[in-house]
Amino acid sequence: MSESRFKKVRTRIAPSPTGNLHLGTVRTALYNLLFARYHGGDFLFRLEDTDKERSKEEFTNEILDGFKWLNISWDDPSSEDAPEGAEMTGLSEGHIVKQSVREAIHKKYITKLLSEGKAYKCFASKEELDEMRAKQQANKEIPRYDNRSRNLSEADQAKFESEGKPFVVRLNLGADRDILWNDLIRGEMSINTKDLGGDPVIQKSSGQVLYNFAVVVDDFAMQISHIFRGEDHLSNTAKQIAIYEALGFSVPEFGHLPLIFTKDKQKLSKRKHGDIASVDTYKKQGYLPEALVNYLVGTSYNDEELGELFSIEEAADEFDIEAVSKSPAIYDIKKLNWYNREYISKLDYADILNNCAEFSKFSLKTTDKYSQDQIEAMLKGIQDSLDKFDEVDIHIDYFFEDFSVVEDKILKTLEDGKIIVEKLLILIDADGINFADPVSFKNALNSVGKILELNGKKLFMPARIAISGKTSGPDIGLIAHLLGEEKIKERLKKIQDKLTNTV
RNA sequence: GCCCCCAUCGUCUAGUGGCCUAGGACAUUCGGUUUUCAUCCGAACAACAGGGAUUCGAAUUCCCUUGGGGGUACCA
Repeated sequence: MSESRFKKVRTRIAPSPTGNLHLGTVRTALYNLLFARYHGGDFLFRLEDTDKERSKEEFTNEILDGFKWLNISWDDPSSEDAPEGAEMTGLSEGHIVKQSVREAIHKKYITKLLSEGKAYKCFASKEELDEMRAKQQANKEIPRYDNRSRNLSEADQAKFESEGKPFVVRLNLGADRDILWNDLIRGEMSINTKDLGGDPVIQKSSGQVLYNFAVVVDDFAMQISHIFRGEDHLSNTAKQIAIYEALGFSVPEFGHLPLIFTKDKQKLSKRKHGDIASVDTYKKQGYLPEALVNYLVGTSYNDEELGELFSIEEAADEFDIEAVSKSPAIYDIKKLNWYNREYISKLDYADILNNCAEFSKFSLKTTDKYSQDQIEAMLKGIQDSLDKFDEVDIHIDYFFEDFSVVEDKILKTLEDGKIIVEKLLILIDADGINFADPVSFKNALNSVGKILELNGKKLFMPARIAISGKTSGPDIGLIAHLLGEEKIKERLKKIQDKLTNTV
């Protein structure tokens, strides 16, 4: 990396509490975190809550909860070697910088730019600007602010001010020029100021400063050295560099990450794609945070040493921001599910129990239907077939509830195996099966198979369906062992009755 | 419209001029294990968008075309 004007690597994530925690935000946070950790620097958190209309406390909480769940934490932003003018206020509990608390500081810099002539007041009304744009479009020109107030006469300015006419503050971009930066992910970048849509507003008529301005002032105060964000910020970066320069601040390094798309090749967004963009959805469905993190990082970052499965810590040891892909990643829930299954299969039993209990309606930890040893055998039996924990009950419901077979296909299998059910019942009545032994039922089934000259699927599938109602599950001996003699007998009889009545 | 970005299997990607008849993972299909299913294991399928240029040699460099995306606010 090039020699930095910053004493320490500092990155940040700066979400705004105007919606749920978005997968893209998490991925951006992750790359910033990884970069900071790799370079032994800090990773900070700032809440961009200046839009009072749209910011909501519930979103703040959801975002914070989400990061906590994902095990993503940030460092203390206070610093002893802050440059002059880098006032650091807006700190709240948990090392969070709240942008809204920093209004006075933002204003101070507006005043500074105004007094230095690097920014100016624009009194043009909304109607006036709409008219201007309409005219431009009619003339087939590119609609943009024409910098009409850049050189307002002192007399006019004084007049408007005395009238109390509302105004916005705009940054004077000066003569057209290329704004250049060396993007850490994309290489040399160049955007001309003439394509920025005219001198940008930095303070609204309400007195509120705008995003692009607040970001620069706050990133300076937080001494952010590297900014990694989505490529949808590309033109913001050009504006922000102009603001950095006007303010006389050192410009940080930038890197623009590819976006996450859905199959329709559109930016993954809550509006278009609903809940799949929200972290909370995954939490509620029983995904493991480690799996989600691994998937998200892996979408645009690969490393041969790391392989497919890695933790944040492992990735931080190797992380190379320049290896991040430039092209968008298409969101693939099947791959996420694979990651989740991998992580689930590696879990200790205590974690399996906790997660299953959280998502199951069968009170797994307190049930009196089964001992905890039996619950353990049951859950270990299905551990490898879970994609996510909210599926737990469809794998274990037959241990707790009776079922009725209605599907034609399954019914057919059962009819073909009617004789097996009968023989099994006879064996049970003759005390030929020891249910305390997990292999006894299986052995009995085998002996039935020998008598009937049946084996494989023809033998096992009807038996499996008759006692569990399902075509898949753990070892059939284990199922019978857990269910016990009474229940097995009851279910076999019920099936037998049903088959007798329908045939 | 204008500006900017991107372009290898269906998907995520490896690949920075010869090691590429392009490697891995997910998905899919087919086998094997499991006397069943799931799991697991093995295999197969499958891509350098198109056209020029540079070069002894191009997936890799350059240009054009095409396609896709992002931005273009007194939102963040």
